[in-house]
Amino acid sequence: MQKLPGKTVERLSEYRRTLINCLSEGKSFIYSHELAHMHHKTAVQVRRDIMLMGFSGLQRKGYDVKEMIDAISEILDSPEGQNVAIIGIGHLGTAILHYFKGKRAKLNIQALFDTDPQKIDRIIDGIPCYHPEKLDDIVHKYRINIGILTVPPEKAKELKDQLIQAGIRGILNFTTVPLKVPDHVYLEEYDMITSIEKVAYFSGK
Amino acid sequence: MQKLPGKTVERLSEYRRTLINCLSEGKSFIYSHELAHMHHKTAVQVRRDIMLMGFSGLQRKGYDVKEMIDAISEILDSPEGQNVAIIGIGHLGTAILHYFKGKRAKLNIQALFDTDPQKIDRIIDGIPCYHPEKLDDIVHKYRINIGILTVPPEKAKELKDQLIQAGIRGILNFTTVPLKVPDHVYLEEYDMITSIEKVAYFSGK
DNA sequence: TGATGATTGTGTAAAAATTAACAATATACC
DNA sequence: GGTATATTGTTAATTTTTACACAATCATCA
Ligand SMILES: NC(=O)c1ccc[n+]([C@@H]2O[C@H](COP(=O)([O-])OP(=O)(O)OC[C@H]3O[C@@H](n4cnc5c(N)ncnc54)[C@H](O)[C@@H]3O)[C@@H](O)[C@H]2O)c1
Ligand SMILES: NC(=O)c1ccc[n+]([C@@H]2O[C@H](COP(=O)([O-])OP(=O)(O)OC[C@H]3O[C@@H](n4cnc5c(N)ncnc54)[C@H](O)[C@@H]3O)[C@@H](O)[C@H]2O)c1
Repeated sequence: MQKLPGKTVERLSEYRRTLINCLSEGKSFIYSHELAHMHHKTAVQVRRDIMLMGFSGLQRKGYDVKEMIDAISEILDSPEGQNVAIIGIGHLGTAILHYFKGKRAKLNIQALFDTDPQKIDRIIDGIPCYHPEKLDDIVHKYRINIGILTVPPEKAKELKDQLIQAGIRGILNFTTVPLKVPDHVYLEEYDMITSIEKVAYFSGK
Repeated sequence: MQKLPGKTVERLSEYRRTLINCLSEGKSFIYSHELAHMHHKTAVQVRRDIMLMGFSGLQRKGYDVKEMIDAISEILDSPEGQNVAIIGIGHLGTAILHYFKGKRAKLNIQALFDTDPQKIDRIIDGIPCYHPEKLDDIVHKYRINIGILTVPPEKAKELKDQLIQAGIRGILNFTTVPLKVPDHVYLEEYDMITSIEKVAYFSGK
């Protein structure tokens, strides 16, 4: 299928997150306006997203929560799953590892990398940690195609290059430095300072 | 001045981040296309953002880096500064604290809150940590107007309510649950899983 | 069983964001 | 000093995103 707009993909991910909660609370149907309300969106927005992904609901009953989760998963999850590595297991890397572990069946954190001797060749939170010199080997061995970068900023470029060299397909960059990647690699960057400054700007009078 | 579009604010924050680096590397002028390239944006986009904030450069010389940093700061920083609290000093809260400390002169982390007896009434990374029952007091005492929420998801709503009760103006929510806030409070939410799923989606074939 | 009303699905309109196009202009070079 | 050229600033066009409007549909209940 044709790729969906990035914005829609983001929202589908968010919807799924709440839908999973709904399901665990025993809610089996949901209206577009309910879901919209939970996400500060409009009902039309939600329905349009659902339409774009080719799913449909029942008039007057809303959307079957379980089915919709499956439909979103059909879109977001690749059937054979994807393998992920975290590079840099400091404060942030640990937070991500801890948070992520076991949350998404189709996204498996397979390896961690760090230069700290305390961490190398240890199992952290159930996942093995290696020295970055083994990056190429491990990426191939475990068919890792996504890398999460949480190393110190001055190391970011170097590790990014290693990841791409090893054949990675997507990078999520949390370091402070914007990176350049070739066209065939997908890059997403996030910086908390931007979020905080945005909050500061809009919450100021 | 009229508020700028959120997207522009985000980009200005990002530009400033790189401009500060440029300055420290001794670069005193920068062209729109250089800045654009560093941020995966177009030169027009950069120039438009600059125009929107009412700054201007020199033809054939580009933008004075120092002046532009000041111009962005004029927009993003409130002159008297803003005070920030982090609620929940676990893995993520610590990562943020550590990362943020001293990075922005006009955004001061004034207080931390946690229920862990190991942390209460200790100084962590230079900032005092309190029990959340003191939230109202401390928020008033230090004129805190921004809260960063990194508590366990099931505590998020409760702490959000306390923050708003105490008169906070903006919230940055990192917990997994979307929150509802009244109109006079600005809310920004971020979830890494969405970012990772987006990377996974667009890096899949 | 038929009317009622709430909800979905979607064509169309509106708004927002981005990009193209280009005049204005300052610098460098001859 | 004049000319060529690279760059800014900005209007207009385009694209993308969101919202409106409403027909189609189907549970519910009289
Ligand atoms: N984007 C954000 O929102 C955000 C928030 C916090 C931190 N950060 C950034 O994330 C990065 C990590 O932050 P942190 O607080 O976890 O820092 P940290 O110092 O706690 O962690 C960095 C880790 O990387 C490891 N490391 C160093 N060199 C390495 C190498 N060559 N290969 C592999 N691992 C290496 C270190 O041993 C350490 O464990 C920094 O760049 C920081 O600026 C970003
Ligand atoms: N949005 C993201 O990208 C992202 C990433 C990682 C984690 N998270 C979320 O962030 C939150 C924190 O994650 P973490 O890994 O740091 O978890 P954590 O368990 O390490 O930290 C939570 C902290 O909150 C404290 N706490 C518990 N109850 C509290 C209360 N009532 N008041 C104040 N503090 C309280 C705990 O003592 C602990 O220190 C979780 O909700 C997690 O799901 C979000």
